[in-house]
Amino acid sequence: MIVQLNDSQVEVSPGQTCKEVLQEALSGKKMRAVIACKCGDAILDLTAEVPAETAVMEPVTLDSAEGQDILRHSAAHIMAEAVKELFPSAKVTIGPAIATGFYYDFDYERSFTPDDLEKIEARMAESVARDLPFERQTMSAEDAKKLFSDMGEIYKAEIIDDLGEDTVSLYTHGSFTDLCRGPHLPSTGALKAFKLLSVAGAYWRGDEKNKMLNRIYGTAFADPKGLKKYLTQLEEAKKRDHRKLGTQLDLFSFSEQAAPGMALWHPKGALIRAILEDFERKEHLRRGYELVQGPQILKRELWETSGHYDNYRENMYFTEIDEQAYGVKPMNCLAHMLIFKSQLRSYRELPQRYFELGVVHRHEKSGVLHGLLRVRQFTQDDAHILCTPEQLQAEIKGVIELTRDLMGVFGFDYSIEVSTRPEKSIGSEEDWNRATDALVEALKDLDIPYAINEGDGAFYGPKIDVKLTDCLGREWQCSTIQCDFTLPERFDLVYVGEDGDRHRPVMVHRAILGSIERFIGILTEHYAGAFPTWLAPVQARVLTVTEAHDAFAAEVREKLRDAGFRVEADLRNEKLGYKVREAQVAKIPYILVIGDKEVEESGVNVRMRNGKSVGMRSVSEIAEMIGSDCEEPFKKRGMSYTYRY
RNA sequence: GCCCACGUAGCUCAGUCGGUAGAGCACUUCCUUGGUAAGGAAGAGGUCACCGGUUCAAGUCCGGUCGUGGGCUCCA
Repeated sequence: MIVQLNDSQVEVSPGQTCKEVLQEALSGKKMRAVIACKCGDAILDLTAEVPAETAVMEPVTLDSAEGQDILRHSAAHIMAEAVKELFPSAKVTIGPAIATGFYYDFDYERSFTPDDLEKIEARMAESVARDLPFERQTMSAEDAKKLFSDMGEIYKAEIIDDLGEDTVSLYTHGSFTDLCRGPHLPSTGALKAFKLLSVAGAYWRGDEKNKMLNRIYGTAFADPKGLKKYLTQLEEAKKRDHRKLGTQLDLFSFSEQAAPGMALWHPKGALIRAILEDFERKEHLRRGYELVQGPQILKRELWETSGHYDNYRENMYFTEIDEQAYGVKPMNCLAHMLIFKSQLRSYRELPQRYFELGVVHRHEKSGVLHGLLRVRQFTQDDAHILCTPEQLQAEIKGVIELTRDLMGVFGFDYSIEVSTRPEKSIGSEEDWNRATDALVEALKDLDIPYAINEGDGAFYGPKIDVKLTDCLGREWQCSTIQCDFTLPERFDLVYVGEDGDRHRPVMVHRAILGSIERFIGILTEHYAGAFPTWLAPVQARVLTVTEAHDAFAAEVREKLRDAGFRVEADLRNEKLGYKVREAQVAKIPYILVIGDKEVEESGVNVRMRNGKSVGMRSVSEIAEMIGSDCEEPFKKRGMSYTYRY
């Protein structure tokens, strides 16, 4: 048969292996980097025979994405081999490649310790040094099940049952045989750069009803450089950890005496919040939203009507007063609907766009709390749009534009996913189609690329999720735009149409930053604590050389404060170098130094937080400099924003 | 919620074999008036998360509680 391979056609005779075909076609040097082969859609071992119906073949190299997955999956096997040799009673389960490396889950009588990891790693290195080939064999499911059962590998036997296949494949290297679909490296010697990272508990099959297994995480790269880069990036992420910076910069804290998962905002952190919130309010008002505010607790009956009491009770806080049960709101939509319902609405009044920086409480499981990124009390930049079906698309477009503009201000890249109707869902086919079309058409209209997540929508309507990419390349889900067919129904929301009849409005839930708390956590890591000038809690600090300059420093501070900037003065009896260091550690954008020369010339010496010196400037020049620095992120988007206190 | 680890001064951390607790930074006072990332000295600061147990004796060992951290989605 004739097969397309790279740019040429090659003749493949029956029974030939991938390796044989590739070896003929590629130079020796190129061939050394090849670890597997793509035949059509399937990725196969080099030792596999080229399948009969293959039309296209493509070598898979170690440095490709597929190659990396194979490398990591093979690393998981090599790790399992080491674990079985060191801890023979450990039972193996599964060990896949993941985005950042690989893991393998074991059932063992105790958990593995960091010491164990070192031993396992050393054992793996031995296996790599011996360069053992990975050998594939197939056998009937029945035989395989017996084989694994006899070895005491009950999990593998269970997997074979669940697979429901007649034949399964096994991979062996050295003393270790594992049930595995493959493909694998030709031999263990290709694993040049790997490291075991951590141990963790994980449920068998990810289900908390199942047994807790011991998971070992590791990572592997095609070459040591890649591994080193990854480990350096982990270090960098650690340095930027918002919890660490939150303490260092005195932004927020959590108190053991208060409540887990509920932040205490210190003055500087609270100021950042205030600026963000002020910015959002103005931006929403500018785009036709109205500010509303609902109560923090609402009668239980209302949560029964909404369905939250039945479906979400576990995550809600409740209280009782005067024999009336109340639920603390986990979302803001109920009050917004009551506001809509407070009068009979005409189609002329639609759309209604209600915006609220709503404080919500959600009782997240204790184990998932994580700094500001996962909390139990947070503030959503939440809005609900109630509109006619005809208006839906334009409204969605407006929300996407708002999202795009806001994210641009912070310098985030983002990707967008549209989730469509799941199997279990409510609402008519017509509603779903129209809403899904509205989402997709709005994105097309704005020329924004998106992916479709088939069947991943909420049961009550389709949605758009926006994932941010921060400067370390990490992804965060913040914005969400959801159509809802349930709540307008449950709360019997209506408007009077042009025809005089009553109609059901469409409801859109949406949040842009998501949670202010979480967003500040993400921003802190994104900027590594060096907030842009418009967000910096302290924009400038005036430093004196000696106390002879105090009076002029105070004057400069007052002048800049009068101009609306956030400025403080460091008049302490300390050396200039010490004050500069402190200001720089505090990541204050502008450091203003005043000594004899400055007093004499009535100017100020300007130093930026990156250490760059600007030189002598007048106070008005500095005000202008800080001002335009603040406006910079907005200009690009044709927006403007000035926070002055 | 579950598994594992951790919890010592405001912060970062040391504390050996069980014998009544230490450093650096920060803070206060004094000396120093010094030009762009840490000048010097002295002082103050602790119910070793909390509760219970073992012991002549517990920061240290054991149990429990609370809190924090790494995980619990990536499928043989």
